[in-house]
Amino acid sequence: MYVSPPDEEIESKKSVVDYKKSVSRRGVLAELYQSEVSTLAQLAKSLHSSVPSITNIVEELVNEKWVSTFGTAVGNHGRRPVLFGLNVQDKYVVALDISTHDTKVVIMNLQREVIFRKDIKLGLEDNPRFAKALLEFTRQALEESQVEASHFVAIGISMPGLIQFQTGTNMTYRRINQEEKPLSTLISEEFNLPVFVINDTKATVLGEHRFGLARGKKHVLAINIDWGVGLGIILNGEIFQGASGFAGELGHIQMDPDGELCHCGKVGCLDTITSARSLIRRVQRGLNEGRVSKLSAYMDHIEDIDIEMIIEAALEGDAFAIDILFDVGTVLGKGLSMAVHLFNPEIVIVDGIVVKADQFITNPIGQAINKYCLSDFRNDLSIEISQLGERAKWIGIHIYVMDQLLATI
Amino acid sequence: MYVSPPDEEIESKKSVVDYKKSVSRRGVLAELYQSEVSTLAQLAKSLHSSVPSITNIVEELVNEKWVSTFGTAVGNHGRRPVLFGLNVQDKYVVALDISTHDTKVVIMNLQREVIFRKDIKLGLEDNPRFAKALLEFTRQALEESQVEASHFVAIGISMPGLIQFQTGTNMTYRRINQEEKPLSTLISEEFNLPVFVINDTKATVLGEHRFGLARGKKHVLAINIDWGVGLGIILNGEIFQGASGFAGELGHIQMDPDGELCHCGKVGCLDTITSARSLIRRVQRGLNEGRVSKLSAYMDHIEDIDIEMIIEAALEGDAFAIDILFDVGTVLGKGLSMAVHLFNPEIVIVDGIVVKADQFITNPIGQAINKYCLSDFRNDLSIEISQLGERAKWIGIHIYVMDQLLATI
DNA sequence: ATAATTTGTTAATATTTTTATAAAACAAGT
DNA sequence: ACTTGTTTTATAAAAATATTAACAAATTAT
Repeated sequence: MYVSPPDEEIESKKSVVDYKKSVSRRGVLAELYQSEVSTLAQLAKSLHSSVPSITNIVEELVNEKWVSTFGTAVGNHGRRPVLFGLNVQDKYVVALDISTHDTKVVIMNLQREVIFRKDIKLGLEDNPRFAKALLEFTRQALEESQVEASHFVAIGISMPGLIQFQTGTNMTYRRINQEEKPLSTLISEEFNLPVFVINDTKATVLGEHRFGLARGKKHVLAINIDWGVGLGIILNGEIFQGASGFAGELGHIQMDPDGELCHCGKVGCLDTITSARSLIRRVQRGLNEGRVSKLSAYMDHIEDIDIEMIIEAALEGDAFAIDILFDVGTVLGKGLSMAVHLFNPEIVIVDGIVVKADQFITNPIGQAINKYCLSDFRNDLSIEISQLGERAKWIGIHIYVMDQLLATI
Repeated sequence: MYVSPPDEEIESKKSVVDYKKSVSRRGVLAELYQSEVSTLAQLAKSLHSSVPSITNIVEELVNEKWVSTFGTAVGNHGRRPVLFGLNVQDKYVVALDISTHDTKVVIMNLQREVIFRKDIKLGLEDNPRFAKALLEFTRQALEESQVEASHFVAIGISMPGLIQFQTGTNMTYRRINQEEKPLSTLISEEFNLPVFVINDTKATVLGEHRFGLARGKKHVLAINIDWGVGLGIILNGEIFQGASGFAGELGHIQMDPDGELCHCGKVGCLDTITSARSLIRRVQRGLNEGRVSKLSAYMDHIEDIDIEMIIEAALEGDAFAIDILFDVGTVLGKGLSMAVHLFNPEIVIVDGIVVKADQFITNPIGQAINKYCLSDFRNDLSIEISQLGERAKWIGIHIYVMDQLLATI
């Protein structure tokens, strides 16, 4: 099993020179990961060092096969600088994108390009069988990918739930852990690779911030509307986890004191109104009550109605579906405006299945924000729909994995 | 008028050596401000430098009169180290603590000890006269203090409202600015001192974090219950401002869709239920409706009832007052649990006038948090009543001023 | 009193930055 | 088309700075 080094002890024993060098090395690697390629001069500037020092460090990293040259830049004016970037040869990250209705195994190279993908019919369930099944499916997928086992550098897992970021254990789905071993340990031991677990919405906001619409912004919220509602938070340019890793739990704040009982045991949670599951339930109820709608066509197999059908109906102009989406958007917008008042972000990104509904969901959200937010908060705020889509999450997993990995070098 | 240097330009022109030196100097000063006194060895360790380097820097700062020696430490084992600290001689910070019902001029030395204090009957009002009056009162107070004008190093102002932290302008009280000059510029020009403005609740949480109950904690919320409700936020050990400085605006999230109209124009804001003003209004209404209470004694001059009387009645066991406080605490706790879900803090500190009500306000808050928060959030969370009291805010102003000031050295 | 421990300072060593210079690329004018 | 001047990068040598190691001074424990 892979054991991460007890860096605290090591750090404190290091000499001052070693410490500074280690900081510089990490800085170079982080910069190269973010900017794809860079010149010695650029690196020197952003790391506040001289060019000869950076030349030294980069040379060392080239010798250690972490960095390699990527030709020369063109166009400028003077002599063309040599470009350096992370050595992407034979290094792959495995992302396990777990949701409550399916799981995707995605293999990416160091440039975050997807080189293999397999969707498996395995939804997250709170029982020990899940971990076994996941392990088996993952093994199969990796074999199928034909990538040599030694070329994998780490496994990143994203899933819904409250994930304690220090240990990587999911507190919402406690029973997926086997024999007192958290899921991450189990997988780490099986594949002999470092494993990092991150909440799905946090992964999404990471992707959007570093390589999506929120690039360069300091304070970002990403709301993920899927089988549940989650909020990913970037503050001061970094992912915000909170004390235990639970920050951004928007789904279980009370929106309706007289609302439904939530699976969490509380009443009227945002989740009970806006999650895909309750959306479907509301449509079913409406149809049973005789609402006129295109969706009435599914009356004889009403339990098969899914979120895509509802969105499709709305896009085709179905009033009932549009109403339902409007209601959901309004409540979401109200919840979001609480977060806007507390975080004062520059940009809010809407993500998840419902983005397919486009304006039918963004309009009511925008309207609700106008209604419930003070104008000072709205003035500097833009609300955008994700352009990266599901890739945002995978890229986010990749970023999280690499951030952790490069921090140990 | 004092003009702050355009540091961005300077920084970029600086050589690498100068930049690094400047970082070290600021590090030493910040460390000395926080820890009162420190040894060369301690400074070297926390700044990741060698002792001779730190000796150099400290020597320089001593020559420039920023730092001075504070005798030697005692007790340890070997040779006694020389203690260094900020040179506190003849350096005073003026804090203007502005609230909606009065204003306090507080003069502190660099060790944050109050050496002069004057309360003036000037409540924050949204009109240009306020700035004039504040200026006049401040001038009087500073004269009265007998401190030599040249010994003031900066003025810090705390007040309620949405304060744009980049410019120091208060967006909630826009009319206090004179002739297109923000209040801070006005005061800066009058006294020829740098002026820094911070929201009152943010000042409070700064004080609590660096020198109060939240010392050493990473993620802290401080809720200030006064003439309005505000939330001060420390994240990753630093004050969190948000994109424009408005973060933590808890008072204007909607708690009751059928509630009262708020002065902000929206309906059912937390403020309309929990602020001292509405608390008093509810007591008056109750008395008029004939509720039995010790407060009935004030029936003939009902408009003079203030928050202290209500709290006193509760402490004496008056059921009506206790009920009112319980209701308020419950709503506050509910609002607070939203913030807890979003920020996942380690500690929540309760501050403001109502802390005098002690358990009559903390009990319902705690109960509401139990009711509305998921257990995972509550487990690592402690809720405490401020011990610094009003001093937290002044200390917070001092910290804010010194942080800004030392950053320019 | 002696050993052990920690600090402060000096000198030697190591590292980094700066300066200087050569090399490479481009633009423009003859 | 070719030379000249400008701009930028890369590297080597010189200068500056920081770290380490060594040792003396100061203090406490035994």
